[in-house]
Amino acid sequence: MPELPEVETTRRGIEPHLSRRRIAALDIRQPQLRWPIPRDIQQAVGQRIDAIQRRAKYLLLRLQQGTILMHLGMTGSLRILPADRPPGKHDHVDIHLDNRTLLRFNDPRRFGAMLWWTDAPETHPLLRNLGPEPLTPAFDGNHLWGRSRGRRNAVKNFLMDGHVVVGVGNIYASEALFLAGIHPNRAAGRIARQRYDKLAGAVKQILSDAITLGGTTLRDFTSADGEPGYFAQQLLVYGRTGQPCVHCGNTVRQRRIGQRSSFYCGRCQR
DNA sequence: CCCTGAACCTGACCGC
DNA sequence: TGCGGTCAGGTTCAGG
Repeated sequence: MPELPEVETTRRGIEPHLSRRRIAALDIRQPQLRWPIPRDIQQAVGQRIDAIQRRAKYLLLRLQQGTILMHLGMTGSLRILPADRPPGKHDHVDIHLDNRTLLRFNDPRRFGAMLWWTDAPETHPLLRNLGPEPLTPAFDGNHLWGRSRGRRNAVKNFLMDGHVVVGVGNIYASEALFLAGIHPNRAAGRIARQRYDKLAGAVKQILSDAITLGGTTLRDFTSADGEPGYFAQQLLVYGRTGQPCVHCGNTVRQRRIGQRSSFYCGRCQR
């Protein structure tokens, strides 16, 4: 479900409900996620939530002492609900707040994660070696160009590598490459500096536009209050196999690159 | 260091 | 109706 815009939409949705509240209880019905939820996460109970942050596709609940680190995987979602709402299928965790509400974590495929970390969040092994945030000045064409020298990997895989830049998933990678006119299968190391300027700009534009529209709802994504995202209507190539390219009318193609479906126009993208 | 493919898990859908 | 195969928004890990 979630790429960066969906995670950011979720963060913005839950923030006003969590900020400055205390955690009253943690109800863990299914601890077997991507990694088991650690027992010592119970240290969170009784603590006040000072901030809700995002790093890459991770959500960070910053408590007085310690951080709950969450990832939504492919199918995870978070909802704010009344405390007495009975849990349904795949509702694995409830974080009860001190005002008779709860934050509910649902994840059918259980690729998501909920972890506990007491040191500075940026020192966590999962966060330590991540690339820059795409919507900051640290990410630009020069960064992509420099990191790509000598790499024979397809540029789409390169762009989705979290050590290069975070937050660009399968949908937005296809979309950004289309906007930049770059073929997804082109070797990353064989793309000129100028074209990387364009690609970095396309990534920034596509992600910020998607955030503005509340993310992309393909099947089941909803924000924390249950609203779908409206960016799906803006998708130019993703999921449009066989339909005409919006620029040139050529047929949109689909092929597997690095285990993932990729969508592109063979005429506009070189 | 770079790259590839397997693995984790459930559910929807399609053809027979 | 059932069964097998394919696909799905992510990311780590092992191995070459």
